[in-house]
Amino acid sequence: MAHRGNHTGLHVEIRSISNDRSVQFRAARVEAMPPCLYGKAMSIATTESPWGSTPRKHRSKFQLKRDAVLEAAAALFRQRGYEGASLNELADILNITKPTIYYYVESKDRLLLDIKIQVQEQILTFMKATVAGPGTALEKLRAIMIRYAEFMMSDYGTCLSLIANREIGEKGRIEVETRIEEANQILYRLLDQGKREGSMVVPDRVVACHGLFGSLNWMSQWAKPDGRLPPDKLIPMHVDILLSGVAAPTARAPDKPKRRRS
Amino acid sequence: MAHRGNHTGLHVEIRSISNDRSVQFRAARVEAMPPCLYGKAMSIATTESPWGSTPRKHRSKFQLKRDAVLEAAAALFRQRGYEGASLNELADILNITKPTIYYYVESKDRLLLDIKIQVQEQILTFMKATVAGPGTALEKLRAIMIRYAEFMMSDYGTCLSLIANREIGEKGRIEVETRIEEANQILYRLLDQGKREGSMVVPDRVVACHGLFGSLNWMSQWAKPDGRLPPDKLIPMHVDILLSGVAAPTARAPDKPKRRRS
DNA sequence: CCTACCGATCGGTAGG
DNA sequence: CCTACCGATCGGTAGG
Repeated sequence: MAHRGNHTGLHVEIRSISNDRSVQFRAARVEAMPPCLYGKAMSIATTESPWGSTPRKHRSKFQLKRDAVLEAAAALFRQRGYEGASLNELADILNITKPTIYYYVESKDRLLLDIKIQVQEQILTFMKATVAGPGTALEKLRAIMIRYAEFMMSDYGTCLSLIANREIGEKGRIEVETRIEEANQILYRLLDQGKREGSMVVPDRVVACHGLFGSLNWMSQWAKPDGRLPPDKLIPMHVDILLSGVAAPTARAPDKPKRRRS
Repeated sequence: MAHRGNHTGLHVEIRSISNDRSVQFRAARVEAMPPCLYGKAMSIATTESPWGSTPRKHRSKFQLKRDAVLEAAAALFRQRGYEGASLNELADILNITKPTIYYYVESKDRLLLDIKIQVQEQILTFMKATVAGPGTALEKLRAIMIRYAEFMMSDYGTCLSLIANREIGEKGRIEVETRIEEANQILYRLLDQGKREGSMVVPDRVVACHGLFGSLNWMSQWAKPDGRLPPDKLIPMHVDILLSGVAAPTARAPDKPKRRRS
């Protein structure tokens, strides 16, 4: 059984789809006017096609629309919560009807799951790249936390902490929790390394990991992108408070090990 | 408009009602056999009664049962989430029917709200007493965080962070957020005092406050009372990691102000 | 034989 | 404190 506490997030790049999601689907509706031809092309595209470039273009159109569904869903989940968000409202936002959503996603549960997995994959990629790169363990941890916090202020990232994994189905929960466990292992190794290097003081890596990233998971509850502090000031400040604490150095220096070389 | 992020929790003392909540209501059911009389007595009890000691006994019985409803509801909310918990299931747990719940609470929203407010009041009381007592600001903050974390591992405390305040009604949300704001002001003053004393380093009191207590709010997502570390070991460890950070002292000492006397 | 949908409605269940 | 229900709306799916 994987850990329940998660500290896995994923940044979502600003999509080129435009903020007015309805445009996407209004266009689609017009294109669908000649159903047979349009339909034919799509069919070829979604299966392996021996023909030239046109099918690929159509396939990407499906992907673009699917992405628009995920994006709008993430924003709605953030606003209303998972249970509070209805597929009818999501459909309204997208200027389509509810059954159309089911053309792009298999269920509401899966919709959330797809969002979560996408974010998790992105953060995992960043974590692996960062760990493999240069710097002390502390510097790497800081970079990961900052990136993680950035995710947590996006609609996609919010979905990670918005809904307990228990609320997704059994199969999907495992998919999510496997990635959480993978991320945790990376972070545990990083904390161990920091301890060996002397760049960190870690009494317990599990508690430290959950303590630090738990605070980042909670960020979406209070940090607004348009708040008093802009995200690029708020995030490093928040991360550094977590890394350094608020206790004055003198208050704890005596009983702290300076460094231990391996 | 009050802050959305909250760091307000409340400890719930172990109630004497016993863990087998059904006992409470099985007894009640027998008493209810003559519905009119029982109902009448209850009715008298809940309003101001000019009579002797009997009504008081009834009143306390009503309160005990009401408390049992809140307690079972808190546990169920923790297990299923607010939306995921149905009042029928709650009734089954208590060996009563759904309408009976409405005898003790006015609505599902209000049920959650009553739990939240009760916890908030308890933590606020503790915070005020601690602030008024002896010790440095850092010591006081630590005591508050530990007590707060204890709450966060209880069923009642979990309800504070389980559901966004948006999901309660407008009127109730204000009741909750007013207390959050009150708690925040106490914490801000404590952080300011720590800064003046030199016992703390606080670049921004709002970020520090949310950062520290956000991590405690998240605790209920991963810390289990029966986990690897018992709560009395886990909680101080977690709090100290937040207060002192994980960065080795040498890594940040240079640019840190030692103390500033007022 | 496919796609991209639509209008209408399914069985269940929520809070009250 | 129960039986018997209500208005509404949920996620999901039918045929065309």
